Amino acid sequence: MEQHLTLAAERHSAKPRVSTHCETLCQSCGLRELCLPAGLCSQDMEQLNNIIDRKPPLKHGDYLYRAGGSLQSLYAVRTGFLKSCVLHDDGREQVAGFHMMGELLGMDAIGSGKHISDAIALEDSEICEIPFRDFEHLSHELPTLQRHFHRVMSREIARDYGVMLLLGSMRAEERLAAFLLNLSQRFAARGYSATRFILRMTRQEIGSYLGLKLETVSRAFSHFQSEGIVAVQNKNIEIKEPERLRMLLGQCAGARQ
Amino acid sequence: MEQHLTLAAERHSAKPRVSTHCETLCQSCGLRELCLPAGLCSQDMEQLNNIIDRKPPLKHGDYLYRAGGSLQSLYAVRTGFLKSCVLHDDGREQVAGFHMMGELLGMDAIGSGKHISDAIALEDSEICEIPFRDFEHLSHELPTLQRHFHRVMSREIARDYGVMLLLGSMRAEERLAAFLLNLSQRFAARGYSATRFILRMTRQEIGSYLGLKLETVSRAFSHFQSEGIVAVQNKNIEIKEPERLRMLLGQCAGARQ
DNA sequence: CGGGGACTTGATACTGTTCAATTTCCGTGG
DNA sequence: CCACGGAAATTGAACAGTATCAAGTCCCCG
Repeated sequence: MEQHLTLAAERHSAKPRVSTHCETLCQSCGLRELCLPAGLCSQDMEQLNNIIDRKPPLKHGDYLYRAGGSLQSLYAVRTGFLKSCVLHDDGREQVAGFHMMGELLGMDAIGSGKHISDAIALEDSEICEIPFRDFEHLSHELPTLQRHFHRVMSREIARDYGVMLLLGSMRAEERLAAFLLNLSQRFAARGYSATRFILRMTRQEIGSYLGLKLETVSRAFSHFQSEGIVAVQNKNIEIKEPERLRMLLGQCAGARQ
Repeated sequence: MEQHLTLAAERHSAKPRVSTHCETLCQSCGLRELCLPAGLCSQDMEQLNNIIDRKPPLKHGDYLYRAGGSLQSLYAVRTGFLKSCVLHDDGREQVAGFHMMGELLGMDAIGSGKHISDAIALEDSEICEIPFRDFEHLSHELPTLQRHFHRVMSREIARDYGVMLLLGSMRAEERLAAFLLNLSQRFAARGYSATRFILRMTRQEIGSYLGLKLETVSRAFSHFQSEGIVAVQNKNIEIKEPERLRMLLGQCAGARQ
């Protein structure tokens, strides 16, 4: 396997790379149908593969990019987990999203040429770096890639609208329910359990994302647990009654607007 | 002028249109440097102009599109003012954005093929409709347009991050200050006064956008007025001390996170 | 001129924050 | 391997900021 990968890299790459860290081709990547290559034929996928740079893994706490840094590349998460944060002048930070395998980061910078958010690894993470200029050229040659890229950006906009709905009109426990269900879906889409998973982020980071204080998040977890809806043991989550989580969203006895 | 426009339309349009409503070419549109045509040479702009459909104006309250409706076109605001809203199952609505001249709507639908938000006119508005399939083909032929389109989508993502910051970590008066400053900038960028403008939306809609109740918005306005920061007379706003509004954002005595 | 929606303002209630004290977890070094 | 120390998480009590409810005014449209 490793041999095959090395051969392929040497065959196709303009600048043959030394494969010090685990290297995977788009063609053989388990995430290809979730990630950028979705829908590409094998030749096109090979072309995309050739512009991608697979960097040594990020360690927990490492920055993938920083707010203010200029746009060099887009980044696809191959393994691991990251957060992106927007910073306020006065130091307050807002987590704008959590990112898992198959998701694309860095699109915030295309507009101005500079990132407006930090991207930070929440655990050791492997990243596929996609130099933006190369990507622009390639996507111009591959309409399928182009179209898919538009869909990915649009989905990010749609996701953001969902977060606004959450932040603007849900109460604390609804927010946490929505958050857990969202994670659950995304894990399921990647072939992991929809009901048991590990939170890679702290209560503080969850709180920042949900517009709540960490204590409030903790209390909401405790309440869900006491109701038997989820089993929480620190970062280990088991959703015991997904239906009741969904109900918390749907009905919302105390609707606010 | 009108004569020139009609001639141009007949020369270039595959299906010559009857010009019942005010028609403007991208080439002669005052918004061309803010809107999609930004950066295009005149021939390219003409090509873009030719795929654009200028519909009869929307009336106050009309829907431009509805959540669930399938993606047909993107829409550029030529005159007027619109809001987009995300709806919750239980009827709660969250205003996700306000849109003024030169801004592009409908990008939420590219990902799934269906709109996830409603777009509703807050006053009579003229819209340039850009059939999405035609636009995809044209942008493939015009790399400048392509690149600009990416920038526009990215800016929408960046804007959304800003809204998350607002909803997730600002208190009521900060939110209103941020909102007023944002409107002020956008009016200024369009050649209008940065300090005097008319709010096209109700207190309720402002509140929904800011994650507040209309009463809270009203109280915040009253407070700003009593401080002499802004003069409010119903929908008429005059920002008297922009610096103090900016300070409300920057320092934030009662910083929350 | 009349009517209804939009807005303002006040009093009260409640959700979530703040502050503080423990407890638990986890990585580090002995 | 275990003990230690610091960060993360839980829990409680008091407080603050908004929401809610309610009354009344203003403004605009017909």
